[in-house]
Amino acid sequence: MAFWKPGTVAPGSSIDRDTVNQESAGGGAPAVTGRIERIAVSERRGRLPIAKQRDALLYLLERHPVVVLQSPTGTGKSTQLPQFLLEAGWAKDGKCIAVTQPRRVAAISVAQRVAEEVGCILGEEVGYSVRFEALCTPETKVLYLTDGMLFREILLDPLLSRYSVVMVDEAHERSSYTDLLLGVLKKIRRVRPELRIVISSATIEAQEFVDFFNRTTPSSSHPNSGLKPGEDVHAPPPAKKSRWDKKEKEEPKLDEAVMVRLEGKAFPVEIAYLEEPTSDIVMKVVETVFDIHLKHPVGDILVFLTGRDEIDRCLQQIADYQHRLPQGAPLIKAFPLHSGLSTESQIAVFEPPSPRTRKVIVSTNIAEASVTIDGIKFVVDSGLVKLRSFDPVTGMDALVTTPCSLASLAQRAGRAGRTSPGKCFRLFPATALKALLPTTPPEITRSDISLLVLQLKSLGIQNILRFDWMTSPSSTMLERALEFLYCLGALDEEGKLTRPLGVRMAELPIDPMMSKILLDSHSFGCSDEILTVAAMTSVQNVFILDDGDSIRGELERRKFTVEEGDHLTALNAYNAFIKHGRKSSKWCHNHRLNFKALSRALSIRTQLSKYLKRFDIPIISCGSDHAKIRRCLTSGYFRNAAVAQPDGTYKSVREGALLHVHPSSVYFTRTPPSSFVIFHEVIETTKRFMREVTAIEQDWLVELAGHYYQFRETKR
DNA sequence: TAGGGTTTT
Repeated sequence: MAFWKPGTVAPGSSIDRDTVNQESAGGGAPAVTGRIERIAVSERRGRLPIAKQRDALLYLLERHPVVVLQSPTGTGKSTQLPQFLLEAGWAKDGKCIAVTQPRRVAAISVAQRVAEEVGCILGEEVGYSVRFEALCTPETKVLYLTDGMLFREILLDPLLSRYSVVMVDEAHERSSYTDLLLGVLKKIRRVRPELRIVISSATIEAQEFVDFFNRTTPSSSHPNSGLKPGEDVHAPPPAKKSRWDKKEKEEPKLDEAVMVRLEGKAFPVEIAYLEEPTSDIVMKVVETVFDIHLKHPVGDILVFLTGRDEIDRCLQQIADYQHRLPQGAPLIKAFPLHSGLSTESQIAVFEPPSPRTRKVIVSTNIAEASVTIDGIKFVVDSGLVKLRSFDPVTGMDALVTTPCSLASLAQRAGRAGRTSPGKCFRLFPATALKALLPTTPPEITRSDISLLVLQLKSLGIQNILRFDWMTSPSSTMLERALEFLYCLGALDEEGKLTRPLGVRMAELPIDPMMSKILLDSHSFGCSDEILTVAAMTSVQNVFILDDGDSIRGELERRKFTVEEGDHLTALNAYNAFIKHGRKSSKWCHNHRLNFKALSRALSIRTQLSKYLKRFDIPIISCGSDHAKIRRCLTSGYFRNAAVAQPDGTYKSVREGALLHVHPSSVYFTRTPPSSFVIFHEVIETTKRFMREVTAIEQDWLVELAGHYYQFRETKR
């Protein structure tokens, strides 16, 4: 989520949840700072909590291969520790210190900040590397990168031999790539004992990382092992014993990984709870917001709700309620914040309010970690979040409103204490806490892991079931991924990568179904078009839905509509963008298209076309013969096939599951030209919705995917 | 018939 262009800092936001001062973090490539600024930098660095522990940290890293930093926000760990390491000589002899971040924006802006403190030009001694954007040289000594980017580098250099230290920052977020990285780093350690690993994690989760590096045998899920016995009021479900647990006893080498606690700089946040649960969360939010507004004179309010619909209703009710305020009372200016907004609407959140006006930001989970807004004094927390989960049996995703974990609640409350003492109003009774999980289940246990499995295979890790996962995906999840990759032709009967298909699929940064389609697309005579379709299906929110004018948006979208379905409609929109709007965000705005998303699709398409060239796959256009594209899509999306029912609903071909067309599909308002369709994915919210739907012929399914349905039959 | 939490290669 980029709210600002790289090279600038968003107004009122901060980079690292650490100390950032606006003047010095501001735009452009930093020049070499003068002597006076250098002194100021060194004083500011010296005041950070981590400065006191500099020598202790360096000593521990000499002695221990793995150091876990348990650190609340505001310690300066992301900016300072890499500098300590640099000063202590860990980047001598051409070696480099890598620091991973789960998000692009963080990798870029922290690198900027550190380059400035070090007094170098960004991209030289200190640099960054994220997809489509890198500013570094082979001589770079401190490199900030996304965790996905470092994982990709392992595919090229399996021992990460150019790095002396790898610091995994924000590890508690447990992104899938962070988890993969941890497993592989532990493996690399055995071959490269001199490699140093630093894991930085928020408070609750830190012990889990120590345990992970100190255990000698892989073990299955320990989702909640971060609690000390005395704190364990929320008993976790018993960890499942995996088959290898029974064979071998754990023998922890206790000095492998050590933990260091760092003091934060956060201000205290007082927490308040409701006495009774509420049945109308939006109304309770509005009441609480106005209660704060009338009782407390200053300070902005951050509200956490679950989704766009709730946020819009909340804003509407705040506007209604505002009319009832006593005359002369200060006003409220409320802003929505979620990922579907246009860039302009997102930036509005950072602007200071007019005098005598209080800012209220009504946000999804995006404000929990991805976006930091300064000046928040009050947090109003619904205690709920929408979490995605993947069902390996049906192959479908669900997006379900769930109570937050305790870690999540703590993180949200902390948003009120960044600049002064704050207060957090949790809109549920305190008694509900004991039913909550300590931490959110890692992403890797809730997602389709086919691509990750493919990439691990490509690293030469043959036995995926015995990989040392920090938290193992369920065996159903693993088995399904293996079975599906076999059906796609990426794995052979022994589970080895096929050549060249499987090897190439592991390299491509797109969904395995789509990568199979792309790699075969020349034989269908439409690789040019499939490149675009693949790029378009890997970006979200191409059609803008915000600003309340949904009818206009709908009318604009219909201008691109193609009868054959959503994939070809996306192709159409992309081609129009290239023709008219590539350099004009105005053209996009007029047609309710997301300029940023389409520009990203362009970058992805360019990247994918480079892969095709390297694989010697010719880029051929099918012209106006769109049936070729639909046939080609069928060859990879065969698992996702459905057939229309007389009542307008669909049944999946594979299991006969009831499916609905998502309202964003062109087939929501018109009937497809044939009764069979393929779709990109199913998301279950209020119903099971098919997204990105394209009409196909039944014969194609038999011709191009007969093997899959036969395979499924014989297994039963 | 009426809807999408967030992130990444």
